Amino acid sequence: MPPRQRPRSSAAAAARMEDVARAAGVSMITVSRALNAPDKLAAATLARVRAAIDSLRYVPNLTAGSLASRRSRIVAAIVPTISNSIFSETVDGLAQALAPRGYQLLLGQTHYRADEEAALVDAFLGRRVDGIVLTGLAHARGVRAGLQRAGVPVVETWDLGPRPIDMLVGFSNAAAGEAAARYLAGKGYGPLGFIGGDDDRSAARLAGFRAGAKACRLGDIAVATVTSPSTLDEGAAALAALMQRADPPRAVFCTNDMLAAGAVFECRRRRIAVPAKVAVMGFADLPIAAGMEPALTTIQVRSGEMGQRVGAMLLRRLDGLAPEQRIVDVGFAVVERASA
Amino acid sequence: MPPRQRPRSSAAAAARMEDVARAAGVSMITVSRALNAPDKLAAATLARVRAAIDSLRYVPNLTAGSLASRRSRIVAAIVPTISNSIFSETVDGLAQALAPRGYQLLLGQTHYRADEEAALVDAFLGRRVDGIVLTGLAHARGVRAGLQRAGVPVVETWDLGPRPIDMLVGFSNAAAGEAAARYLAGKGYGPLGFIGGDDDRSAARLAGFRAGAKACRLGDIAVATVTSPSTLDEGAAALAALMQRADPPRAVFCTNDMLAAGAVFECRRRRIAVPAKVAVMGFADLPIAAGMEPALTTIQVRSGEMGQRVGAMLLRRLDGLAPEQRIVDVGFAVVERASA
DNA sequence: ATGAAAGCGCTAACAG
DNA sequence: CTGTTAGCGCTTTCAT
Repeated sequence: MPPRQRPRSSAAAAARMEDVARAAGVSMITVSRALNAPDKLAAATLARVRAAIDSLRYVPNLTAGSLASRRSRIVAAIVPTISNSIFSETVDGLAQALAPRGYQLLLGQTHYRADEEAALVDAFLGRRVDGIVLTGLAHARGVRAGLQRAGVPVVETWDLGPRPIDMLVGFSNAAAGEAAARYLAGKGYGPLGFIGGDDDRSAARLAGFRAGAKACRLGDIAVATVTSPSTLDEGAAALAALMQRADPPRAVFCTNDMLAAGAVFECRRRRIAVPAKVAVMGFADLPIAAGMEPALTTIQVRSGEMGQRVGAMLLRRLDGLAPEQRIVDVGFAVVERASA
Repeated sequence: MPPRQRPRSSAAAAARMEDVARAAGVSMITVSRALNAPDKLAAATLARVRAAIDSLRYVPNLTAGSLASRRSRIVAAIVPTISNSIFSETVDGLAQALAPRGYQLLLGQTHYRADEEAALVDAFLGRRVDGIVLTGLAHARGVRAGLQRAGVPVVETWDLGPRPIDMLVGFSNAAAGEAAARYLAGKGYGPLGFIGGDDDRSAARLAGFRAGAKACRLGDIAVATVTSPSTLDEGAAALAALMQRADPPRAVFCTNDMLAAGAVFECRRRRIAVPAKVAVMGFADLPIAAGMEPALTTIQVRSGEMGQRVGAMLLRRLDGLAPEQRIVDVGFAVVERASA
């Protein structure tokens, strides 16, 4: 069994740490320290090593480093889809928090499917990522146990619940739905309609919305379910469907501003005045909510900030510190504008 | 120097491949094959190994695998920001193309800064990613050489040029700008205005727009530059600035539909009829373009498809096949709607 | 402040 | 179809 030999004299194999060490007249560990803990070296040594690194164009192999140190400096984020800007802003916030500390982001999309989430979690655990960020609290069976067994720091986001896998940064979707119902009822609107997806967070908002309506003595909710919960088209189609009914709603709560904007645009096409004839309320407070005409009454959740707090929480943990709190409720706020 | 010993009898260290091999009564390489090339094993052996894997809850360490095999199964994507949905759709498309083959996506954001791009490229080269996707053709010095020296497959996107680092999937921003000018001139509009960022792709669109205007014998372009090229607010502010001028433009081309939508909304606030008084043209054909009122005339670029083609191209290369073509022009199209 | 040796956990290469 | 051996390139641990 001849040893696997690197192609001697062939196309100039990339320099390894050993090559740098030899060139600088030091041991490998000194090169390692020059890279990872430069202040532990004498200035002169450091300079010599750096010169060798430059002249050999040495690019340290972080994979080897990760294997030896058992730290990957990679955090995985799993979201339903980044095409929905509420999640892309969370990812952006997370990236912003992690980047200064040299952590990179591995991205996974579930497309709202629990089995895809489970597969991604397995893959990421295999890569020994230093932390995992999950969207929502509903996971396939085994995910929770696998994550806890691995002992990897986990942050769940975008919802609130009593028993997080590890850490949690979110807000109550049920309470947000209820607040929407109470707001619309308070404005004297009724009957009420709902346009949303069928993922667990939308379901929580709907449940809260129903509870709120009931508490305000408003009857049944007219529900229209959409497949992709963040598209103008589906919002428009759903509004059309609701208007078809014998008892069309006087006000509609949409679980995403995009759906709401689509509903408003559809109203305009049908010459239905908003909010005079039909009031429309959104969710998320995306830029379009404030920008469009009429401006959208909506529920504000600070997605970007949520990502940043997730990042900060993770960093604390990765520094070996205990979390200040395992559960953070970032809350939400009803933003009153023109559409409802 | 006593060998580094793993904590015997302590908290049940995670199973390694060796443990699985012993439990199944096979060698490590057989376990490896059960994972990576199951059809090279006898059915009975495979079953035995799988049973051992399950009972030990073995999670293969992909970092070790990457180091040994020199393939990470990770592709890095570097975009200006994923908060701009034109890029998040490209990333989404790329992820969709790569996921079925088990490749994961490492995400980097440059915030439109060449030095951040260079830092990300270095970091990703250090991780020995299997491929790198870049946005645009303007890179910091050294990036091109470093990438070529590393020999990693690279795909540049979102623009067209004669000398890509390696592969390229994009379209001509200059031609798109020129097409916009010709379209507006053809409609009889003039003088012309421009709202856009100051990154190189926006600059290319502006250069093309100017050339087109000149060819149509339209005079100078009124230019308003924005910092974040995909926000309603900045579009609104830029439109306001253009209207302040002694010679306000009769038609405005915006390098992003979000800017254009913001401009249109601002017009509505100012009771400026669109397109009767001012015509507005966008870029990208985001969902909002077709959905809003008036619907936005714009230049369509299929961002998601671009990502998918990038992914396909990369996969071919990673399979060791020669690319069908190194440069792919996905083109663009003027979409006429109501706003211009 | 610097170094020597021993792995980290896996796969490549070839043999049988 | 399965096994043996030798690394992949770095960091850890203790020593000086």
